[in-house]
Amino acid sequence: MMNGDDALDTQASVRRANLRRALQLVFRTPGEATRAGISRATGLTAATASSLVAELIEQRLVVEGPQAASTGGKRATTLSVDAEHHLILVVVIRPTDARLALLALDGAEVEVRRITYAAPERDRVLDAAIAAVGAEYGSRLLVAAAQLPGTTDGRRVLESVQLDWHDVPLAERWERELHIPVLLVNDVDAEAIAESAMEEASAGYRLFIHIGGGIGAAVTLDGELAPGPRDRAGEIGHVQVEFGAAARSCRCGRAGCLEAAASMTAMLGDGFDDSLDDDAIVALAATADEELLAEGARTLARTIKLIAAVLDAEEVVIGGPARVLGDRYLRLVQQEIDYTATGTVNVPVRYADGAASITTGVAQVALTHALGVRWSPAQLRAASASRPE
Amino acid sequence: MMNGDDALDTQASVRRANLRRALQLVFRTPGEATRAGISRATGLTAATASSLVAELIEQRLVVEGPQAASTGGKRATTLSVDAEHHLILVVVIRPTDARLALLALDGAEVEVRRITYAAPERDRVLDAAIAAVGAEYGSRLLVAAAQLPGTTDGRRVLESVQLDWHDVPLAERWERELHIPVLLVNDVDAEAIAESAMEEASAGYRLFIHIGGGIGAAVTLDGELAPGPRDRAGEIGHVQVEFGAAARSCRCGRAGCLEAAASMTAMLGDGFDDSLDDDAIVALAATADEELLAEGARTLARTIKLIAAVLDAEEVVIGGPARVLGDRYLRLVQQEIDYTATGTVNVPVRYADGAASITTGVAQVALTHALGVRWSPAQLRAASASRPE
DNA sequence: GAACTTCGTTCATTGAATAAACTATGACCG
DNA sequence: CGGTCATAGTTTATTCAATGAACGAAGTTC
Repeated sequence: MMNGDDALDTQASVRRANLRRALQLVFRTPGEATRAGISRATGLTAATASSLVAELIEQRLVVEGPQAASTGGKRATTLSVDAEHHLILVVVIRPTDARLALLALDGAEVEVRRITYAAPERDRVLDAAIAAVGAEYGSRLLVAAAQLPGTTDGRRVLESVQLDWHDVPLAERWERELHIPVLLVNDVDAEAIAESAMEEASAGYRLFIHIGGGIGAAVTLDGELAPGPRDRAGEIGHVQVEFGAAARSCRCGRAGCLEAAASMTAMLGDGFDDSLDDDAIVALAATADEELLAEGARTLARTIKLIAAVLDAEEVVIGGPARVLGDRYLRLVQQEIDYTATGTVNVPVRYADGAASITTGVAQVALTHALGVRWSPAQLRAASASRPE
Repeated sequence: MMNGDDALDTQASVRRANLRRALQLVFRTPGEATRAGISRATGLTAATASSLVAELIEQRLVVEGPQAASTGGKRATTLSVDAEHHLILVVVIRPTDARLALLALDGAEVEVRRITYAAPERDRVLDAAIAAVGAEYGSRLLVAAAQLPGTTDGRRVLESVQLDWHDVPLAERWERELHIPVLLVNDVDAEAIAESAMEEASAGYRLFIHIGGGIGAAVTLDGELAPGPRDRAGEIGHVQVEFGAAARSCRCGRAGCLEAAASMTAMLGDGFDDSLDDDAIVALAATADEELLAEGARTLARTIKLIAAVLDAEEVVIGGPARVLGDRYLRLVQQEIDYTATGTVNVPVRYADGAASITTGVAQVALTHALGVRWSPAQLRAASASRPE
């Protein structure tokens, strides 16, 4: 397709880059983009814009829509994302079940399959499900991405305690089956991208912190994961933040870990579980020990401050189950950050958007990989609103 | 010249990118690069490589050297950096003095001027020195970069306590005088780049920590400062790391700051001063309170761990005056990092290279800006060895 | 209805890389 | 020593993508 190296050494790469720019405009303003608009926005001539659009239509990435209202001359032909042909396969892998979703290019879920398994047969069942999707949708598949708890370099699962996978070349295996690019994404990274997809891309760093039974972090820049090797990035759950007598023991075997001090379990007690729904968490939080909550908030805030200062982060987003803890908790975190902030480093904290779904994040990563393009927040909201369920 | 927008919309941008790639190869392997070698390394045809080299020679960026030994056929003409024409102006600004250095493209210092001033007349004296350099070297100047303590967006000095500058548009002012691009660089960033220039570029994040009377951090990726807006990045000196009764008061007026706990002044007492030379620091450290040193090392290590974990940093480099504290201190830091490291996040710490000079770092930033090119560590070592002094 | 705007296409031209033929120079080898 | 081969580098025609200018189509304004 259009993916791959932005080596920009030859005319072909210029063409690729301009195709991407044109396609990005259609993705950003679906139904409003026009050939003339692309020409204006990119600085390319009208002739070139037309040529690019023609190629995108032929590749079944873009379709023409109705004529736009006149702005004083001939009416423009609107352009939208072609939602009828290509499909993105999103796989969300969890210890005992998985979710396979097929998304159209407009972000709408075309089909969802759920599978369950016991750990020993997980690989077999998963592979079979992948093969089934491949057999049914074949050439319509554009790209696939799998989200999983654990560390990954995008091609292999390096280490996943929850799945008991160690150095598994999953991408390669599924690529042989599906004949499309497959990439692997860490769960918190996907969550961060989903959140970021719900906002206009900003030029600064955004620090995303997932707080549930565990704690993980991800850094985004301009709507994408911060560049560089991300194999083990964001693994801050078991960094020591409490010392000496104050260090609480952690499920990992050590003591003083951030998770032991600031996770949902630390703040709400063993009654917390990652499988609880939002209402149950709210109910549990209502009965929580104020002091434990405050302590968790403080410890988290102190951690955040350091990282935000080094990166000059413009925003911190708290996601995961902690997202429903409400103003009380958020204020505690923000206060502790502000309290000692130097004035120059004074980063705002907020909760993640409830509308952001993991599936969206994974799909966005896949889309970026395959086409180098981002959905517009508006498009995603529309797509999730029209979700068949 | 060749700098500026990588707008990548037209053939011209392809040409620019390829010129940069060719030039980079000459910078990396001066005296060994050849047209045929460039062709092989870039994948471009020999004809294109020849054309690129011809243009670089005409621009006085590259010169031909002697014939290389035959590798079984016609002997190749070697290519080197043209050190005779273009000059890079590096300005290191400090509260009561400044250093203006003119560097050739091979990294050698062609001329150095020192000026001193009292604070009230600083602007006037500096501007006059800049004007004098401009008048003398005129069109040979390629680019200028100024290094200073304080925050900057590259164009303006946002805030510098040491210089008592607040939102000063220095780059614009000097550009009007010199008619070349001028950029401003934070002092710790320059130090980090200098260090990074002494190593082969690596794909991972490198965390650089300057420890002197103050503490600052910088993150490099692939030999350059991490992308994104860096206006206030790395300002970690006054993040609170000690709390309650343990929090020591800081010169900034608050208490518990990292500087108050882990700076050279915190560890060695008021006898420390940033103007001390290496020998004096070593002597001072020999009489230091072991416990204060250990405490500083511990606090620093705990700070480092968090940041390294979020970034998945591959290396931490300690620079500034602390660089001469010796094995004792370094081991304390490394031990505290290893002690609670999760095994996955276990980042090595080392001291900065003594050969790296601030001037080199500033010049490297300027060179990257102007030509998109990095010096090779070997080239820099050769240049600094041949320094007239 | 005439003048003007805006959209989009067609076509000759430009700039950069390519492919292939060619020259130059040196190594290797019988 | 002369022939063959390998490597370096140049020349020339070709290809590909974007440009610029002309132009047709469709709509608005007066």
